[in-house]
Amino acid sequence: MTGAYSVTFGRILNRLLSSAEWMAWEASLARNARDYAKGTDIVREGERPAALRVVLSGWAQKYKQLPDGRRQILALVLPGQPCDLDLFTVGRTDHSLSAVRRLTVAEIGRQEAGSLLRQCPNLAQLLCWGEIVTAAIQREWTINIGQRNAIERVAQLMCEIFARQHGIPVSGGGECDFLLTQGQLAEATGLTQVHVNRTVQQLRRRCAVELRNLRLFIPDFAELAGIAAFNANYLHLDGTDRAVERVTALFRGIERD
Amino acid sequence: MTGAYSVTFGRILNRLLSSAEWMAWEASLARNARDYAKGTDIVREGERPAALRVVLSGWAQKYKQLPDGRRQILALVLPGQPCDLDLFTVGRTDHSLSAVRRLTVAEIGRQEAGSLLRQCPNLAQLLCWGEIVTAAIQREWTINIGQRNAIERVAQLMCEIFARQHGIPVSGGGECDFLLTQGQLAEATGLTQVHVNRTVQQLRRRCAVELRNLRLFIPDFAELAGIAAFNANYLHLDGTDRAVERVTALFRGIERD
DNA sequence: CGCGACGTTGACCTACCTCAATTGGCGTGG
DNA sequence: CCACGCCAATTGAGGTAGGTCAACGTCGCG
Repeated sequence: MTGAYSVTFGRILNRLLSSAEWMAWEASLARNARDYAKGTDIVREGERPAALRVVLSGWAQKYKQLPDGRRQILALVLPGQPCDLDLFTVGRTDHSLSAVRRLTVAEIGRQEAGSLLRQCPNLAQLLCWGEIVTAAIQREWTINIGQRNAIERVAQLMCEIFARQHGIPVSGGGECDFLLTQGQLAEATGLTQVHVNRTVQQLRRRCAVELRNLRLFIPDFAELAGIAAFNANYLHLDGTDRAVERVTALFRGIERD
Repeated sequence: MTGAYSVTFGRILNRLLSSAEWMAWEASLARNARDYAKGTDIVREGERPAALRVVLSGWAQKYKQLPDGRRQILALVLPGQPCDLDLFTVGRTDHSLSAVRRLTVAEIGRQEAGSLLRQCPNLAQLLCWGEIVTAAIQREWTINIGQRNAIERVAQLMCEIFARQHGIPVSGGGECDFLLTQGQLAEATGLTQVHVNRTVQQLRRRCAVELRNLRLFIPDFAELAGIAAFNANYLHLDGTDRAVERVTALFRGIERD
């Protein structure tokens, strides 16, 4: 369950941690795995952070709610990704976290997280790197919701999810997991469930995507990317190699390049 | 010019850096000050980060643009705040940065930034803390644009700007700087300039705000906060005291509390 | 077989957009 | 001191993308 990260962050860790570090990390995740049913809250806004959480399988969603119930999905956490660094930063969490569908998460308590960080000297840097990329994604979601129309928004989100799972731009077509219902897709894009439905049909009619069995099929990625005006820069899919040394420079004051 | 931070981040640094550290920081800022005219680009999407930038006076705006020109303001950088940590994280910047109005920024090159970080052992942690709060603000902007209607959006943004300048919730009324034109306000909220105009008028008629001479007057903050359903949690205005030790725990693996 | 979760459809509505002037304040040059 | 030009705010009229409400269809599962 914890071994099969097909997703970027897990791969980065695998590549950039030493073998001993990787094993300690994996062991810690496995030891602390916990399941959540679809829609269950894992963290609620205002709570004190209690664990370092990493998604093992399934998707988690960060969301916020207005007092009257309007809800916005803010981010998706895919397998292999840490949910946040709240344990090491804030006094109280400013958003909620729940399960998109059946979900397995590792919940590493403060003690164990501390010893894990001591065992893996590069881990903290990689976690920071992950937060930086997450922030970049949040910016893209902001312009997505603020400026794009319905079809562009949905197309953009699909491109992102595809790219995050594959880790690199793909030529031609491909497929990937897609665990959101149309209702959740609506909450993520600031649209209505009804309108998302019509928009997805439109994308289907244009043969840009096909959605079936929790899988997203993209016959021609360039076509979909064109609809969305998708630009993968913000995912920083390259540059991960130098992530550790860059963040290290921040904390050690080393000059480079 | 660099001495008068009325804004949170500058105050935090002042409080949490030692006196010698603070002086080194201030000196570095003063030495690298640079002016920009209204609307000028400081950084363009896709460039390689070349400096650690800190706003000294005026406001900077992060923005992104779609190929056809639609533009979204993603964030505002107020005096005393660092613009980003791109110098220590990414290979290429994923958004642009420009001057809201006449602006003074310190631009600290890699060499000097490195030596500054070595002189101020807590600086890196504080910069990280700033990034975390910035990310939280980005999340709030996402739900603001995704779920709130026009009057709520504008009210929310005004509440945020007020709170960020005052650092603490205020009872009763107050005033603060407000350097955005209605057009920029529109780009920040995902609305139209015309509609922002009508919305601001509505707020004025309800005696919730008054905008004059680049100042925002709020007769009763609770009133405005009520319109926006504003909740200042996401600004993490408390918890700054423990910011350094928290982030330190991440990088040293120390367990606490 | 019946229930619950999702997806789909239709009819109608409205918040916000678009386009196109017009107004007002202010700095600058004559 | 006035005239001009620029920039931001304002106004009006008309249009539309997307929302709302209320069914209905479909599929999987207990």
